[in-house]
Amino acid sequence: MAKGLTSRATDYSQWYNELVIKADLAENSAVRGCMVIKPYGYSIWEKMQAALDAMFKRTGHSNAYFPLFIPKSFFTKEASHVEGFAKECAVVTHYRLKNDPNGKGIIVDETAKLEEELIVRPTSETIIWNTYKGWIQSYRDLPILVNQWANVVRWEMRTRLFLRTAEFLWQEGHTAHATAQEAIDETNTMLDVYAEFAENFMALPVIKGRKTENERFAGAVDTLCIEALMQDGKALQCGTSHFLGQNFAKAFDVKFTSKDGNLEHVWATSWGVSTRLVGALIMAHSDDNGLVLPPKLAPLQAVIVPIYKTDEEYKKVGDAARSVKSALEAKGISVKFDDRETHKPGWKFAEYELKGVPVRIAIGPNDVANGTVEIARRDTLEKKLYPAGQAAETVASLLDEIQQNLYDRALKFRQENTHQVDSYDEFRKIIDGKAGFVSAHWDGTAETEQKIKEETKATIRCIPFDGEATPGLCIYSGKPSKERVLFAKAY
RNA sequence: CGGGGUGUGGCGCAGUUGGUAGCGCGCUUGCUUUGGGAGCAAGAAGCCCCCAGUUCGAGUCUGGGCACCCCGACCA
Repeated sequence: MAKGLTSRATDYSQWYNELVIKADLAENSAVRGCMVIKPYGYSIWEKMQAALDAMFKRTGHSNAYFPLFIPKSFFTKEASHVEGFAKECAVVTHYRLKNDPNGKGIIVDETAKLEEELIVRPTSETIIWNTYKGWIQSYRDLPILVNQWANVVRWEMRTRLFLRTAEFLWQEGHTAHATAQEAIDETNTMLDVYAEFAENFMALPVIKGRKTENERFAGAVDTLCIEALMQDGKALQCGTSHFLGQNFAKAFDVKFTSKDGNLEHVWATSWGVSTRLVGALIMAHSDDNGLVLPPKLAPLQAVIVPIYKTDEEYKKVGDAARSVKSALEAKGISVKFDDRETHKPGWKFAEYELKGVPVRIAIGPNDVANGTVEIARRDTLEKKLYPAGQAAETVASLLDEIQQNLYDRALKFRQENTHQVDSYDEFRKIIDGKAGFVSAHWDGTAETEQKIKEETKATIRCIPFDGEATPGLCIYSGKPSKERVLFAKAY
């Protein structure tokens, strides 16, 4: 176990909190609820951004940028949207400071009060639809397929690094379409993009599904999501894609003239993922030794640690290390030769394990003599000797293997922790125990969902797309149900 | 916003009946080390969260603030 890291079994939540700090991903800032994302953590986010951004572009989207501030009045235009966000908005009321006449530092200049307060965006639907009104007149102006990489602020009661911070980074796609079907297709396409990203890059199996009315995004007609299971048996929503219908077009009066000359409201979608994904990545794969990162998102895929006593040994070991390094780089592997003399090999081993570097290569005098290198993989902690000449191919295939293994491991875990139940007793037994996903029949009412939440803390994560559509009886009310839904305790 | 907890070198903590602050890690320097978080030696580093009060004297007692953390409610 890594030095001073609480084990997952002892206290999962504490393990997570400590790991984020110890692995140097982020730290709490001087501002309540807001984190500083440190370089190592930010480079994971950059990897995520790069992969997602390429996928957005491939599906026809372009990036743009809208203001951080939104006039307060914009929020009143879509009723359920206001209701959803009103309680967690930061509000700007003044635009100037002045010296305190009593000499006690600096105070807000009351004469510089804004005519209309500005809301720090909790999400950008309103400012964007206000803008789109000017962009759209004809069906020829559609579709608009825009994404924005931005920060948003939601004044959360309680925060946790990456999982829930008052300010967070995300991307939000906002599209406008001529027909409902086209918008619905877009909603589905982007959900698929998210699922593909989670599975291929994060090595995180996800369940695609639809939110119930209770859990739906404020202002959406339909909310689709991907849900993943963390190692403690709790679910984490990893991305959402909303079909907004004509709600925002109506609220902001965005109409277009169709091919046949009719004036119609535009159809909309919005979709987003946030820095919360970094939290998901940590919780899904990491262990009591520290982070375990999937090779496709690891800032550093391999590290070479030299071992030597004398200068003469260092020269030979260093030459061998540099030649392995260039062989790896030739294969497009990101690799660092850590020749710092300020830390010993054992220290480096532990450090890179804590930071989740997928592959570690150790080269010492024995290796130089035998023409070998020692290659260790982070996911299984297995170490083996390989001929130095094969280092590059070995690492390349090992990275693929690790990526796959992490996915397989997470999938196996999810399968073992997904239970189908037909009674409320069984349901409670699982939810109160190791938790996980529970597939059960539900009568489709918000009241039942609410009651179950109050009694067990479990919520309906989604109505899965690939669930069995066989009818049954609601585990709570005994009323008829047309399909099973997925329950879990959630983050 | 309710309940609980904590504020002491950079970090983690100890500090007894009130007497002027200590331990571990880290840091600096030197020597020995280097295949799983090295050893020894010598150093540097403190507004004991803030403000009042009690007292000859407060890290310690009293009152009032503030901040952060954890558990709920709220939420991506």
